[in-house]
Amino acid sequence: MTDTFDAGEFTLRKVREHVWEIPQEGEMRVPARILASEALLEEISDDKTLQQLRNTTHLPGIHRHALCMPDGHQGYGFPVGGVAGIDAENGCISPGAVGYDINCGVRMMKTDLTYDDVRGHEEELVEALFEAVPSGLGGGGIVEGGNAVEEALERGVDWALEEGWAVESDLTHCEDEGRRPDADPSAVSQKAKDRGRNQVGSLGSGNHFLEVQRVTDVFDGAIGDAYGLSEDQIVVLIHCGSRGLGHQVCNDYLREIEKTHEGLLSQLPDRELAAAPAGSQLAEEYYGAMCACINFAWVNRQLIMHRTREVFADVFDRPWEEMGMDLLYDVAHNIAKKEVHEVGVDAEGRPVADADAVDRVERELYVHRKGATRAFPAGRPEVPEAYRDVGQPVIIPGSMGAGSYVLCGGTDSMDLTFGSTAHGAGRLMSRTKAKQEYWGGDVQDDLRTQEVYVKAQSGATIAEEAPGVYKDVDEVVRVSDELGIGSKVARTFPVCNIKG
DNA sequence: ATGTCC
Repeated sequence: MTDTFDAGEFTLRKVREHVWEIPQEGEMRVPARILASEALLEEISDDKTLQQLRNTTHLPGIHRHALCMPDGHQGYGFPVGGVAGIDAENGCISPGAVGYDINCGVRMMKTDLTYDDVRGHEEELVEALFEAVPSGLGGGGIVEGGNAVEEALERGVDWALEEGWAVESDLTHCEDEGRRPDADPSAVSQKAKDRGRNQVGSLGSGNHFLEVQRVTDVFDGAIGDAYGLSEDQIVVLIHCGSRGLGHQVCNDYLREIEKTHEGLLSQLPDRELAAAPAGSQLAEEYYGAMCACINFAWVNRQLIMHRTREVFADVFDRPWEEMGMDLLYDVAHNIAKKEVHEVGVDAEGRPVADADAVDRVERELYVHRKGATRAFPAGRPEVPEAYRDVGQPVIIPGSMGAGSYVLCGGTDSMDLTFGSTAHGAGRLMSRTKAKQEYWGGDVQDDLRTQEVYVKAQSGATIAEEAPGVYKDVDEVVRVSDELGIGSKVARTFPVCNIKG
């Protein structure tokens, strides 16, 4: 009768198309849900993703259900692609459910150029971008010295604007206008600040990149117009985070929380889920430090974007102000944020699964999104004014061989996913496996036959990021679109890509 | 992801 999916240790119950549930049992406080097609489930069930998702339901104060997005895979304690809405008054906050790379995210900058304008300049452009934008492991940033780190942590893109690295419209087209007011730089250790010292304005390594792309398809003309996207247009995608600084902050607080909140930790099935109880000093400090890292990462992407404008001005021999180089949007996909959501509660007002709720109330939650993107629909006050009538842009990077998507926050995201959707294609194989399967130079040559120009600090990075190591981004986006959590607006394909 | 192990 009931549709099920056999995922080894787990038998998933089909709630409806693309919605699968691990029923609540034992110490689980709520059920867990995976949003995926059967094809994507086959890939998810190979690793520890489902165990980690179930473990998440043990966190005190978790509301409704723990969620895994269609691109989910195993992470540190909590799946990449995981979403958990946890009570901000009676629950907890968990650094492992935010991720090591705090405010890892993506921004897209538009241009007025078309693909024809760029044809023949790809080699020059990729070389110039590679030269101008610091990348790779370790040091070297666009801005070094002074108190750039402290300013970035405290004031975010406001500081970049003051320093001439931004224009006003960059702020109005960034989440929170590029500044988290809850940031507390004093909660960031000296060691973390020192690691960030020479990384302000740097891409980093791994899956981080800067890509010049062309828009190949616009699926929704009206929203495409609202976003200013059209076919053959050149856009720039920047994917990076808070570098060693955010990594250090995550590590610092995991260790502190493990020491201080041993009692809570002993109730959890995995040490990697270590969490600070809401209202505790460490919860406040971690939240303040994390918000400061969010500001740092926004400044990081802002500086890289502004430097890209200067490179385009140089290569195309025109002032960048005349090339329509405006920020479309910047999305954070590793973050925990206080947001108000409608949730079900029992007779005592405690969090419960929807099926057991006797009332629905608005609560302030720490919405943990790790490898998941906020996807708020039209009307939410957090959506910038420019997009409030249509819904926020959601940027989903795919791979160098498949391209990327722009979606629009879907009307069903508030009901289904605490206003969230996927963040990328999701890895299919480990970095180690990728280096056995591919050689960087060959991948580069293959991509060149598709008119994609790639340049990296290390050939190993190209191998690790070969198109074949990623899931089918079309399938991930199809599921998001059909669920109504993030709807297809446009698709892009790479022209030039630089990476660490 | 990450001064790819303090």
